[in-house]
Amino acid sequence: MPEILEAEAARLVLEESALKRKIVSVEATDAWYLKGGLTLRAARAALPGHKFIRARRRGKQLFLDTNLSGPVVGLHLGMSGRVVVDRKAAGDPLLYASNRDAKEWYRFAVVFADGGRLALRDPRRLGAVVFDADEDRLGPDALSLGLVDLRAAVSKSRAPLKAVLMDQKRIAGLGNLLTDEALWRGAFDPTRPANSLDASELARLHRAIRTTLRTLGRRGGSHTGDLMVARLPGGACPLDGAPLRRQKVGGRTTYFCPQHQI
DNA sequence: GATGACCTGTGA
DNA sequence: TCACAGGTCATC
Repeated sequence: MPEILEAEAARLVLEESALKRKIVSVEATDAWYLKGGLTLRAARAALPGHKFIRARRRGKQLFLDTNLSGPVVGLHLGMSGRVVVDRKAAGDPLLYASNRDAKEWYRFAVVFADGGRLALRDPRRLGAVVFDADEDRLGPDALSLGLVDLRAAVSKSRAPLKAVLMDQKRIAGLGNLLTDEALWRGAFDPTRPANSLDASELARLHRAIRTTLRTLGRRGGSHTGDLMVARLPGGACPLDGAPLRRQKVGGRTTYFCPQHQI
């Protein structure tokens, strides 16, 4: 997604405008979008008559709790999804996703008794709606990540540091852009074995992650990092001007500075 | 763990 | 036409 910052923006919109409204119907023209065995029939049997009472998030995964022991509705935005409540879309426009507004991109919607609706718009269809998902498949949330959590996440693997940070069952929420930015700010080579960090490096990485999330959160999203402007073939490090390296790490395109990220 | 698959849109 | 995209999953 939309990484953790966009998911949090979506959660806020849900919290502010999707709670305590009676649900009257469910629209899911795209059966593909329902995952974990969920069917349109089941969703229509389970949701109408209920209200959402809480909007939660763990990493990039959103959860809506319902009253009267209804299901927990899980929403995932995939690579291009956005939450739209009534006419208001959550968060900033996505960089690599179109911000056009085609009818057929609306994959799922919950209609409220007042006539409003909560919808998911997702051109690429990589998002998902799931009921009662196993939330513990995700690691600790990156926005409240403690140093102890970070140590536990990285200390047991010699996989590339970046791959470990992006592994959602170890730490939930860090995606490609945020991870590159945090490693750049903390001056870490993304390909370093995760378990090679000593105590002071772990503390430095922890600070870098926190600073990255706080700063980019204030600026308005995962795409507002300092490294972002140089994220193109031939880009130069905004810190020291060295040519950035572009390389696949953990299966994702990675930009880093071979000069200061060691 | 690395790889390719999933799906669609965009821009070169 | 091709490569690429802020994510995740199955599979080797």
